[in-house]
Amino acid sequence: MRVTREQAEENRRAVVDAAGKLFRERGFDGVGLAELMGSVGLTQGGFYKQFKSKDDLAVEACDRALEKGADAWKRAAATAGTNAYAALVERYLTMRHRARVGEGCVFAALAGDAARHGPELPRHVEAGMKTYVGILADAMPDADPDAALAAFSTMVGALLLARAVDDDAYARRILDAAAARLLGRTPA
Amino acid sequence: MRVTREQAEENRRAVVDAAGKLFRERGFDGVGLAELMGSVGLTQGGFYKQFKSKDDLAVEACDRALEKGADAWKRAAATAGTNAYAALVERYLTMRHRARVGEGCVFAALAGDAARHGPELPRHVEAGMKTYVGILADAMPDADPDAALAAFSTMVGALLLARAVDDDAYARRILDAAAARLLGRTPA
DNA sequence: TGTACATCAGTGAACGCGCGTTCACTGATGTAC
DNA sequence: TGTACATCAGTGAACGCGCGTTCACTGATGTAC
Repeated sequence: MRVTREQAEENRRAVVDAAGKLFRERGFDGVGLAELMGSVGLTQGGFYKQFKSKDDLAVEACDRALEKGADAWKRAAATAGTNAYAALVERYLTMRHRARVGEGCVFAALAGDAARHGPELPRHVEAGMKTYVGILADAMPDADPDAALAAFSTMVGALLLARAVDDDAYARRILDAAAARLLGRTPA
Repeated sequence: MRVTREQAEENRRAVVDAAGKLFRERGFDGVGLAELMGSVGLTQGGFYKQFKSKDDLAVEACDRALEKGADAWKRAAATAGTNAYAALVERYLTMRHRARVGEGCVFAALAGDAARHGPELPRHVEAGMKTYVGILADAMPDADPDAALAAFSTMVGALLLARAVDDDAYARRILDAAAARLLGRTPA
């Protein structure tokens, strides 16, 4: 049942993308290889023809998700022009982002898991984080890197906490309070 | 091998405390019941004489850890007097807190896990969070609840990110940037 | 271009392992008299 | 207070299960001539 090189590459990409989504939604330990491979129409045995181990995939899936997220940030910033900072903050601190864990911020979804794994994943997370903070700093009025670092912490913390509470109204309050603080506005 | 009621209660408390520490360090899925019970000198079979299930213990361990943490915050705030806000922020955003996951903030350690479990855990996390944010609001100059919410998001996010990166120097920068922002200071 | 053969992506069953949970049993504690 | 018995916290082996990983096999693809 050999497939073409192009098909094999596409399959591999599909697995990495599915892993990025499922790992964010349920954590590394919350997704089995059989389910993961099944979600892209393959069987679990084939996994090791493409990846060295599940940990290996975790790193690659994180990298890919970080890259895609960074591209989206860059696009959003470019589109918003001089309002880039507000656009990034407002886009991030929404109930929609809270609900879409699998397609959302890698840091809010996987930073906790990453901290518990070996040093490799944190190295990749760190590299990704510098990219995000750089984009945010460029979008900020005074472009202060440390201010961007603090703002990013606020965004990630607010999203993490909004997802960890049960009440939607309280979750919204967390997101709004963070946005108000970051944008210097009084929440409605 | 029956033990006294007092001994049984003490054993139960020891299990809950050990779970609070181990769950924070390695996540709910990262700790087995055999290891957990063994860490307090018992065998795994006895677990179900005290708890309905592992999920049940997760809730109880979170509650206990949240309670203990809130007490520590109250004490720290009371001791610091008029500098309570700065004391809480500075105490939280340290490399020591980054290293001591098992004894540290429940939100930074377990919010991600909590969000993935059923609705019960998030309800308890939410209640705990309101306590923490209340303490923080009381300690703040203007005592604005939403400002406290945003400040708390910054603290939790910064600690989470500091733990998810590999480089100690960068971790320190994250913590310092957050502290500078929250306390209106320029970092060193 | 056509043929013969090597390659290898994917299959599906199997592996050992550790997990959460159950259970028959133990024996000191707690209780009834 | 002393004795007889019920209780039940804790033991340790066992349960089924799903996990990550391995492997013999398949058969279409890729390659050599």
